Amino acid sequence: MDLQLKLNQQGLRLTRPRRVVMNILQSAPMPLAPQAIFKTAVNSQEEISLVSVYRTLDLLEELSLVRKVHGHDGCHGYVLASPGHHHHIICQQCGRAVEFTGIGDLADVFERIVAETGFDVDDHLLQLYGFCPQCQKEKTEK
Amino acid sequence: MDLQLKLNQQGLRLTRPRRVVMNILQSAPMPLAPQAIFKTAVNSQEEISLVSVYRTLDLLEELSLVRKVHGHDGCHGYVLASPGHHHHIICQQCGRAVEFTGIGDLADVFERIVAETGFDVDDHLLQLYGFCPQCQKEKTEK
DNA sequence: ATTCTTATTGAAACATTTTTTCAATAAGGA
DNA sequence: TCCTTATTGAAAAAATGTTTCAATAAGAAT
Ligand SMILES: [Mn+2]
Ligand SMILES: [Mn+2]
Ligand SMILES: [Zn+2]
Ligand SMILES: [Zn+2]
Repeated sequence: MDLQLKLNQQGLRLTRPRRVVMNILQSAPMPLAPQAIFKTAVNSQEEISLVSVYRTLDLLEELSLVRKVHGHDGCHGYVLASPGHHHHIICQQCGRAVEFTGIGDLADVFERIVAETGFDVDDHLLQLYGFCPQCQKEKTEK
Repeated sequence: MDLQLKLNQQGLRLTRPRRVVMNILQSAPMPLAPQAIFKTAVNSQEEISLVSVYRTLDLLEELSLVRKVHGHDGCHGYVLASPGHHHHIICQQCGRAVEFTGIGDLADVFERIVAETGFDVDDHLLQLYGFCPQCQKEKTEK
């Protein structure tokens, strides 16, 4: 659906900062932290304030248009998220993040955990870490 | 193994700050952020500086004695970790974190992802979110 | 017990990240 | 074009994390 529409339907407005953040995330293959998004904007002469980056990210996350990705270390960045439930596999070399979906297989696993812990499972976070095809190639070339 | 021994074997020393942090984590059922650990220490008259909390957490993580846990929101805390590979299931109500292990089942899933993405998978992060038995009970009682 | 080496601490200054406030602005329905 | 109000940005404040370095204390050696 159109972003403009999606926002307007909820009484929200499509503003320059929101467009800027969306554009930056769209052309970024890797998760970007708020600060990184801000610097990218400044570098490309896009007017935006850091405060707006934070606010916009909160909003876009609320709308499920972006998703938070946890680095191996703990700091997190944001990536564009296609609709629906999915996970990310992240390159430890270049940072590239690729979506993957469709793990019905996990349902069984969750069943077992529920049985074992008595928890009522609601949601989950699954991220894989490794090396993307390009970075693998570069490694062997050395 | 004994903490004292484990440290000394590597030329490291068992100090008061390290004992304090370990004790706090041992009696905490939920992940604690550095600041929370610091405040807990201060509240119980334990002398320690915030800097030492950070340094100690880095060290304990290095030694695989504690583990970083990602909150649903993005901020992370630390929990005591038993040796070996495992994951956490976290209560969205009270924060309690419980370990679980033994997901050989995931191996198949990973195989598929590797095939699909061309990534070389190295490591992964899996956390479940839900409600612990106690918090479920409290919910139905209302 | 005492001494000695040096790993470790804590205070302080610094750096970075995030949040709050509020008057000025501009998005978009009327 | 006008009007309402959602949204912005500047600025200040708050919160979080890091660096530095002289003083301290852990623990091995004597
Ligand atoms: Mn999933
Ligand atoms: Mn695992
Ligand atoms: Zn890569
Ligand atoms: Zn709970």
